[in-house]
Amino acid sequence: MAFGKGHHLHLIDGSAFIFRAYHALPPLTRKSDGLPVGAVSGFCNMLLRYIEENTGPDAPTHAAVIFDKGSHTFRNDLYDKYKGNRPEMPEDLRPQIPLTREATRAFNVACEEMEGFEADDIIATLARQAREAGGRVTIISSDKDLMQLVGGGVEMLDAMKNLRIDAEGVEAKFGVGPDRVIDVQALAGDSVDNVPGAPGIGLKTAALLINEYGDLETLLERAGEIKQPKRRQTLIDNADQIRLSKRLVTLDCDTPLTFTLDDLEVRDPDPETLLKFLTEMEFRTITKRVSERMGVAPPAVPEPAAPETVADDIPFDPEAYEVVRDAEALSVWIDRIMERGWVALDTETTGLDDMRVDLVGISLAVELGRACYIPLRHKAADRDDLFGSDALAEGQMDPDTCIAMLKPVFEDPSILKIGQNMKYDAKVLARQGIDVAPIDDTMLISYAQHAGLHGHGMDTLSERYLDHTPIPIKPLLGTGKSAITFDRVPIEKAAPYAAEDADITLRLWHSLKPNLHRAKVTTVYETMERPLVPVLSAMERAGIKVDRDTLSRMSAAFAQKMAGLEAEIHELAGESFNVGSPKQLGEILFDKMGLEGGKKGKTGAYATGADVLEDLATEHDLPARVLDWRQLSKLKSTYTDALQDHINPDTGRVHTSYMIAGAATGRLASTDPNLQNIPIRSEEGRRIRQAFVAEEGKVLLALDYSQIELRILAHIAGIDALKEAFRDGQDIHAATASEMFGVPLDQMTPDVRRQAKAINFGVIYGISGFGLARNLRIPRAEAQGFIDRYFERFPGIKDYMADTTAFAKEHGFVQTLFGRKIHTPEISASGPRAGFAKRAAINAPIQGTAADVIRRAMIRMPDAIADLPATMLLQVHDELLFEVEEGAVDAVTERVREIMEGAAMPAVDLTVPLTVDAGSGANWSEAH
DNA sequence: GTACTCACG
DNA sequence: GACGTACGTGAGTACG
Repeated sequence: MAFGKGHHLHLIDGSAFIFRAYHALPPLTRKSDGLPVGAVSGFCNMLLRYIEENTGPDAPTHAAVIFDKGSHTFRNDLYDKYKGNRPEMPEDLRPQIPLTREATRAFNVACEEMEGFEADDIIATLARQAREAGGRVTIISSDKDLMQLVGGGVEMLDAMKNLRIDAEGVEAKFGVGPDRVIDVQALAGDSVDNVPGAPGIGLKTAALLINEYGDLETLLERAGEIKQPKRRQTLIDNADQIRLSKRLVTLDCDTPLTFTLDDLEVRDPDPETLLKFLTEMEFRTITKRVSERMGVAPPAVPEPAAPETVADDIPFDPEAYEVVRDAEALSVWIDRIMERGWVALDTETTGLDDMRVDLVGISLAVELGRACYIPLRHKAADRDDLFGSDALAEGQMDPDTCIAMLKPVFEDPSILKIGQNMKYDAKVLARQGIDVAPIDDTMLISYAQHAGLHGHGMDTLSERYLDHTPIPIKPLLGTGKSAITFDRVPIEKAAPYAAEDADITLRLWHSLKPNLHRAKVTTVYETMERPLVPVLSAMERAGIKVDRDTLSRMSAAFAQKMAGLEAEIHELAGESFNVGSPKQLGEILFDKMGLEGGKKGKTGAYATGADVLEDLATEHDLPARVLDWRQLSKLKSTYTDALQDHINPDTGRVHTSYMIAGAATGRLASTDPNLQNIPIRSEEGRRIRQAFVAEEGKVLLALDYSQIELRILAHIAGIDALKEAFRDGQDIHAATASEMFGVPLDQMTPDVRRQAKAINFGVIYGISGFGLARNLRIPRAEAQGFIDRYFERFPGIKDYMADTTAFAKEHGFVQTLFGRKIHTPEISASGPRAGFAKRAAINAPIQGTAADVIRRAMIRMPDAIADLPATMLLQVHDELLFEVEEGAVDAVTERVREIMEGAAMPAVDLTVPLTVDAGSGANWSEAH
């Protein structure tokens, strides 16, 4: 039967439901995967309550939930600022929007939306159609914009206040009847939707005027008759704007609909469909309510064994930790993991070098406060032998059995493995043949939210977010020479420590993971932190071949040269002293020899840095010799000697470790050894790179971004001159010099170019006259002159600096183009610290965006080169180093370049091209 | 453990 | 008007 007399249509404003649900509820997440579902849950509750309350004689015959779709409507064409000041949708709400549509359908309620139309217009059209057909309409919403529709059988219902609004109710709110509501709205405007209206006229005055003159057109025609001069003038001056406002607030009753009223007939929900949806959402309470109502047995929603309380309600209790000593006990834990879908894990090892250590034990946690430790290779306590026995302690699980049992769990794609600094555990487990995935990492979850605020180690996070000091490891291992490895710690002492680490990790995950959405860094974490773990793990495990002979020959040569220099220096000084002691050197230079320019630092010692010695070197031989000696000393101790100690005896290669959460800007940091600071600037040091070699039949291939930070600056600050120079492939420093000093490119001198280069770099660092002057060794006033001229020629730079520091002051952080946040807590400090913080804030978005770009490239790289005989070995901030089979260099270069140059896309479309230079050779020196 | 120096981007 | 300043890192050495 077609919709008509006696029928009753309910129209529910879906968006209003969603926002109410979102703001009314605390941020709930789905237990199994952390998906935010608070708004969906509230939405379902509201829908359920609506259905429960609308039974009986007055029940609707037809009903629909109407949603907005698309952000651009005809109103934006009329007025581009319409709804222009509306804040962005919260990041944790966005993924819930499609789920509310699903929920509506699951309840078997018609769910309608149309691209490019606001829900209000669809509601208006349906209300008109229903009224014309002779039926009744109830609009479930409290949105005042819909009040113009009331009357003639149309009412509104504020579901929250359970308040029916008829024509009288509208008059109470607007001071006029429903037919004049749009006139009043046109005059009063609306700050929420950014409808301008008449300045200075609010709801009260608008109603007064409309009541006096009858309607808006009459009022505007007779505006000259208004007594109050200011009001009169406003109406005359803003007549066009008021008419525009009226068109904006008038709902469109003629939206072309793709469905009819008859499609909206009320249907009973299908218990199976509805309960399936609710179960999937893991809404226990609603599921129960619905099953009771429908007289169906409630389906089993995976019930977490842990009570649904927050982490800090559960005390830390070592008694609740279990030692797993056999397969039977472990299988109980595995069942728990499979049931729950996640596990926090931690590995205990004999040391800190994940490429060399032995696995001693594994701890697991599935519920807050409960954890276990599985000892595998603890050594027996020893009775006779002072040096300890090599026999294994009693009561441990057979390592092979344990690994065999855990492997399917740790590799199960449906089970989430949670760790603190998972790269370490993943590497240790990889050496046991386990490829851990998928993972979450509490260190990285913290880093994505709080870079720049504090460290992200377990102790820091536990103190900060759990208010708990973890059991320290020092008392177990001892210190100094008498320190023991973890396998020598008795199991009874090791277990509480180890199990607690897994427990803490799980608690941290509970506390921190849901906040990713709130901090709007979910995408940062998901696309630039978490996926980097397996990539870096593979690079670190690959390592790079370092030729020991080359290094030791260089060490010997350096030692010989240093001995010669040392003798010369002592001769010049007239006495023997420790050249490596800045304190002794300072006393020799400034006290004994009486040289000028001795400046004492805060500790009262003379400064003897390279800059000081360079100044002195123009007049004296001794400081010049010391500079030479220092360079050799540095190269020998830090590189040619130390690097040899890092060659892994098993692989013959050097395996650095990358800290993902070390640098606040998003850069990686390389440690043990640091392979990001291998010399290149000096000829002497550069030769150290000859020791980094490719395997037989392979070559090293280096690709680096050209001027990436300057390009990003040109994009962010919108410097057209720089952008053009980059697009034309010009020498950017020469182009800058030309622009600044008016020197044509063909007459450019190296010195002018050098100065421009220094300024370009200075700008990236938050330039100061003092810093530039020192760098260029020119008077400070001259340096300041350069900077002034630079700002004059590229005014966008100054704006960028001012905007960035203002943003940092307001928000306490700055952001990269990809959304990475870098906190700047010192930005409002006073004194010199404020200067530091300001320059760091200026630099961070640039350095951080560049770091994001190469991270994105690295994450895509394994898939991109999977079919090529190439391995990614190292990252040095703007460079990637590969080991490639000789014949494949060109193919790999082409593929890698494509990935690197396109790494910003599709998230960010830079207005400056990124270009990559490539080189290859038998060693790292040749590859450059 | 801290300060200084110096290697890199 | 004085003060102190380039941004981001890690490692080795001296010294208290």
